[in-house]
Amino acid sequence: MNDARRLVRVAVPVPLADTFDYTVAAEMLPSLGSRVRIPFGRSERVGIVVEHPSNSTLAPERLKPLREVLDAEPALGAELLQTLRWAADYYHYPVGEVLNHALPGLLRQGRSLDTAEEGWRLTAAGAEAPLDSLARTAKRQAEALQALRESADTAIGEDALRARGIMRHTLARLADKGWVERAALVTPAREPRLEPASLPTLTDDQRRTIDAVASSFGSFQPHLLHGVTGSGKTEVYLRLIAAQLAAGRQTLLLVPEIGLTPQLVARLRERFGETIAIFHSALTERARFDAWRRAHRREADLIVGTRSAVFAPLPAPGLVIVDEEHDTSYKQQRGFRYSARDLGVVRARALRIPVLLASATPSLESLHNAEIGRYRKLSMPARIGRAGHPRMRVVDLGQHASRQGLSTPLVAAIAAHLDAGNQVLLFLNRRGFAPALFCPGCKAVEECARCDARMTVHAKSGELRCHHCGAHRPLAMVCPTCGSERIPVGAGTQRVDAELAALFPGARIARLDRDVTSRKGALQTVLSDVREGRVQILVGTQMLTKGHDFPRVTLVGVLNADQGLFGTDPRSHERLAQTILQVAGRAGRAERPGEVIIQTHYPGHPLLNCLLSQDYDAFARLELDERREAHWPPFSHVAAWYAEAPRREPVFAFLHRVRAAAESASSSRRTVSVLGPAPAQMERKDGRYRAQLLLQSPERAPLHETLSRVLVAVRGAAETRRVRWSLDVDPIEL
DNA sequence: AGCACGCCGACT
DNA sequence: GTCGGCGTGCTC
Repeated sequence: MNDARRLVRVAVPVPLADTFDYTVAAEMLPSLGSRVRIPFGRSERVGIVVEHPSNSTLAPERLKPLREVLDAEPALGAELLQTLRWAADYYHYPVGEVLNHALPGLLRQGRSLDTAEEGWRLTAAGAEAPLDSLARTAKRQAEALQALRESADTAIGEDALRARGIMRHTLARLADKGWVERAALVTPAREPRLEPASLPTLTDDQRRTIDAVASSFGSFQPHLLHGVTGSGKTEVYLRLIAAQLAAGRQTLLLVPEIGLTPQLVARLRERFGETIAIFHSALTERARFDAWRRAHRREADLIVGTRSAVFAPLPAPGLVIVDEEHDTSYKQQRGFRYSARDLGVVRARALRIPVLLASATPSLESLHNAEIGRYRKLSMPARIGRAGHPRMRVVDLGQHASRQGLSTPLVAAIAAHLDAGNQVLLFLNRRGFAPALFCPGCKAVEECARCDARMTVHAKSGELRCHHCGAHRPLAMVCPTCGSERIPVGAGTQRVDAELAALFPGARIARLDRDVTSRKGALQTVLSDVREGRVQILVGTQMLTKGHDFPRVTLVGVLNADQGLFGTDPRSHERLAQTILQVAGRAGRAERPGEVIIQTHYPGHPLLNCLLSQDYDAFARLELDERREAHWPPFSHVAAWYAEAPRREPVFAFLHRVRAAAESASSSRRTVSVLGPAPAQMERKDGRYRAQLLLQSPERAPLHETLSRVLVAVRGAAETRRVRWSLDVDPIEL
C-alpha cells in the first residue's frame, strides 16, 4: 500500500501574512483552491490550499496532518486563487483573510458545496391527509400542504415557500406527521432566452461602442467608456451581456452601492430571466451562498453586484463591466482595502477577457490610462432623443441675497420651473437642520465631546447630533452656561426643506438624505413619489447624484459648491466636478430642456468655469496637469499608513517608528518619499486620536518593497501594540 | 484574531 | 486564601 505523505501549504483566516504547512496522505491530496479543515493552535479552522510544496522550512515532526478535505472540486478556481494571492501581495493584507473575502460565510464555516439544494415535497400519506379538518385546527399547515399538493411530487425550495408566507417551522410540524419530507431540488434545465421582439433602436454612438467591445471578445482589452448621462450606457451593457449569453459565457456586472436599484434588477430580469445571480451587502448568508453557487456551477450567466461581487466565481468568463467606474464605493474603506474596479481589470487580464469601465465622469486614473494607451477610449457624447445638454450657470452668493441657502435668483428659477409644471432637484451635501448652534453670549458653538466637530442641529427630532460618532443629546436653545438664546447657523437639508415650504406653500416637497432613508422603504417611496409627479421639489444629499431617472426634473440647484473647491485632499476637485456633473445629469431628459444653477462665493474659480462649458475632458486635462506638477496619482503611487488610539502620544510614536523603518528600508534607492506623520483631517473622532503617514513613489516597485520591509520591521515593535493601525494602498482620500 | 500562560488587586 | 485583569507569545 501507498502510505506516502504529501505536503500542502494552507492559507488560514488569521491576520498573519504567513501560510502554514500540513501533511496529507498522497492519495487524499487536495487540489489548489480547495478548502481543508486543519488543526490550528488549540482550535480548528477552515483554510485553503494554496501550494503543493515539495518541502517545508519547518522540521517534519512539527507538521500536523490536516483533518479533512472539504472540496473534491476546488472552491476557488485557478484564476481566482491567482488574483486573490496577487491582491494579498498588492494590498499587503493577510492572504488567509483575503481568500476568505471571496467565499460566502457558509463556505468559510466549512459547509459542503455539493449538497443538493433542498426543498420540501409531499409524501404519499400527505396526499391522503384530511385537509379540511386541518384547515380548522392549523390554518398555516393546511396552506403549506395545499401548496405542496399543487406541485405534486416535485419539491419546492424553501425560499420559494417563504415567498408564499410558508415558514420552516410549519413544514417541520407537517414533517412530524409524516405528510411532507425534505427532498433535493431538481435544477430546471435552462431554456435559451430569446431577445424581446422590440429592442430600442441603437444610436450610432451605442453601435460603435458595442462593436468596439465586441471586437475584443476573447482577449484581454480594457475599454474606458465616457458616456454622458442619458447617452444610453445601460442599453450598451444589455446588448453586450446578451452577446455573451448567446455564446454561453458569463458576464460580471459591477455597480456602485446605491446603483443596485430594484429598477435595474427588474430591467435585467425582464431581459435575461432567471439566469442572474445578485450579490449585495443586504443578502442573508443563505442567499449569498446560493448566488455564489449558482455562479460557480454556471447556473447563472449574469452576475450583478456591488464591490464584493468582484470575487464571484466565473467558470465561463466572457466580460467584466464596471458601471460608474469613478464611484468611490468600489474602494473598501476598512480591513482589506481593495478596489473592486481595479481588481475587475486584474481579473479580466488573468481571464483573458475584455473589461468595460464606464462613467459619465471617469476617474482621472482611468482617463490617464486611456491617454497612455493602456485602455481603449470610447465615448458617447450625445444624449438620446432630443434632449440637449442642460444650460448651466453660476450664482455669485457675494452678489445676491440668500435665505437659508437659497439665493434670490435660484428662488426665482424654482418658481418659474414649478409654474411650467416641472420638477426641481436641490443638492446640498449637509443633512440635519443646521450644521452649528451658536451662542451669542459665549461666542461659542456647541461641540462634540468625543470628536473635533460641531454638533448638528436636528430640529425634527429635537436633538443635537454628532455626524461623526453618533452622539446625541436633547436640543436646548437656551445656553446652559450663560442663558442666552442660541442661534442655529447655516442650513442643512431639513432647514432648506422648511424654507421651501414657506416660500412655495402650494408645492409638495420631499427630502432625501440618510435621516430619511434610515426608515425602511422610505427611499423607494420618495423615488416613486418623484417619478410619478407627486412631489415637485426634492431636496437631498449625495444620494441624489446616482442614476435615478426623473424625466420631469428640469431644474437642478447645487446649493453650495464651495466645500469642494478648496479641500485639502488632492482629489477634492475631481470629486466636486463629478458630483456637479452627475447631479446636473438629472436635469432635463426626453423633451424637456434642463437648467442647472450652481451657487458659490467664487464664481471665477477656474474649476467652475471649466464645468460651465460642460467639457469634462477639458477639466480632466487641467486637473491632470496639476497632478503631474504635484507628483500626485496617477503620476505617482501612494500608500497611507493610519493609526489611532485613545491618546495622541502612542499614535505618533508608532508612526514615527514606521517613518524610521521606511527611511532605512528605502535609503538605498531614494525614490520613496515619506510625508508625515500628520494628524488626520479630524484628529479626534469618537474619543480616539488619529494620524497618518504617506509613502509616495514615482515607481510602483520600490514603494511595495518598502511597504514589505516596514511591515516586517513594525511587527513585534512595542509601539505597534499600543495603537490600532492599518495600511491603505491607493487610498482614495488623503 | 483566538487562546493560552503568567504574575498582581478585590472578593465569594 | 481564590477569580480575573490584560501584557506577551504562538499558531504549520
